[in-house]
Amino acid sequence: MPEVVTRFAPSPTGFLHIGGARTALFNWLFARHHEGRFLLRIEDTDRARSTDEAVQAILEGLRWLGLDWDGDAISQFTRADRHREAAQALVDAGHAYRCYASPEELAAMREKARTEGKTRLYDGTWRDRDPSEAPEGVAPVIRFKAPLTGTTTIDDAVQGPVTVQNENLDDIVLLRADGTPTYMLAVVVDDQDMGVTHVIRGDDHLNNALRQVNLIRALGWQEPHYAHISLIHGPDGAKMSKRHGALGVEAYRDMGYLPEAIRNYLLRLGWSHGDDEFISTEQAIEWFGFEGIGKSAARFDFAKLTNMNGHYLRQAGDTRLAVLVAPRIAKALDRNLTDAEQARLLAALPDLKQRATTLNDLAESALFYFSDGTPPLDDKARAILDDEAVALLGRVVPALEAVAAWENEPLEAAVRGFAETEGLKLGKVAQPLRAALTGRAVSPGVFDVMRVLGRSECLKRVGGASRPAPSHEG
RNA sequence: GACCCCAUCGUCUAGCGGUUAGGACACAACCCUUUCAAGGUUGAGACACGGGUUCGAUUCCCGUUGGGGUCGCCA
Repeated sequence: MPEVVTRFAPSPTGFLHIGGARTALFNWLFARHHEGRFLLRIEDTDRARSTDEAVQAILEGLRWLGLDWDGDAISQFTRADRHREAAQALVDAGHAYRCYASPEELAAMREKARTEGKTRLYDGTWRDRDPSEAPEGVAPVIRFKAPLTGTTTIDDAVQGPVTVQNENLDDIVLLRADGTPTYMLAVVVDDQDMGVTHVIRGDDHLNNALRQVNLIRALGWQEPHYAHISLIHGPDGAKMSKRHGALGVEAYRDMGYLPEAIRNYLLRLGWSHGDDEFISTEQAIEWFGFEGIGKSAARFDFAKLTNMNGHYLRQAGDTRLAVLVAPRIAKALDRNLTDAEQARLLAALPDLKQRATTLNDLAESALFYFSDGTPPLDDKARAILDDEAVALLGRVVPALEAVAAWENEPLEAAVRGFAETEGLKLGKVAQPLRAALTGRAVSPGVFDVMRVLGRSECLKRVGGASRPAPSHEG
């Protein structure tokens, strides 16, 4: 079996959107599974719309997702000469011809075809016309002579056999009037030259494949295996394209999603392996194949992605998380963390990551660790700290001061003992403590919070909150 | 409009002729519990419709409906 070669071929007109990311993932997985190569080609033949920023955004997006490509990314634009060469060969062989139809004429043809309910829009005017009839001063385009009768079929690895009547196929433009190659020509030539064996791409190219395959046959080349995967739809069921509010992967990164969570979620969107949900990348490489790809389109569900992200967050190492979360905390605090605070963050992470769903979430939930004294109280914390609770805190201070080793067990023993002497359930003491310590009604376990905060900071916060007036500080 | 593709819980999906139609997210209840998560248990929730084929269709075929995609000298 020859080496498997796949490719991801985005056009650099914007960021790497989520659908493109999934296409890239599938190509990457398929190549890695077969120990083949995964190539990257930038389809920048449309100079007006291609930007270098977009190229960079796409490369960064792929790197962030951990989808490494083999060799250098190829610029399609730089291969224009080779494309022209192929077009010329087609003309020489009688498989293509010059078309001098004006834009107005073409518009009229389309109009006519539409009203007649025809699929073929170009009427073939210049198909067999003698070149001597060419009008003066009009630069022609090169069109491909598509078969007029019969059928064209591709055996798609995902969709199965797809057949179209050739009378529905147009004579596609290969070279524009200015001599630049079109996408249709460029993909075919580049895939051939790059040795691409498997073309895995979005469903929106399924119709193109039927045209491209005839081009390939005319050139005498071997057609690749096709696998057209269904598109990702938005929550509303409509196509999730760039122009319909789809987000770039960097947006997901900024929202605090982990690349492994995105990878896993995207993998499960349209591909399955029995009932498996959480699948490591190693496992995915081992299992991935076309058999597992579903035919129907899938809707993007933020809730499930978020749930998965929470899973991977809990799985993630604290050192790594600290690096990812610290900048987000710094942004919220509008200052950088000190070394001591960095250490505090690291110590708090095991408790924090247990209940976060995104990195932003995590950063937000960590904020109270970095105030001097009790942080501003939110509404629920303020409600907890009524007169009775404040008085209670005043009484608990001595019990805390008496704790010898500032660790979970001694702290818990002290607070439980205090609650018992007060004739209260633990919660009646824990909630006010939490409110005073964190300014919130929700946090990691109070004893974990106390341990991480340290003795003096805890006593400062509890002592401060136990004094009558103050409800704000820090 | 023409052409192409698709169709199982709200969502992602398992199923590859015979199942009490399974799992996950979300939802509800309960358990656990110092709050919130996590975890555990339970519950509600689907084969779009109509014809065939077959002893038997969620599964195979056809049609209908619905959804999506493509119709550029964009990619």
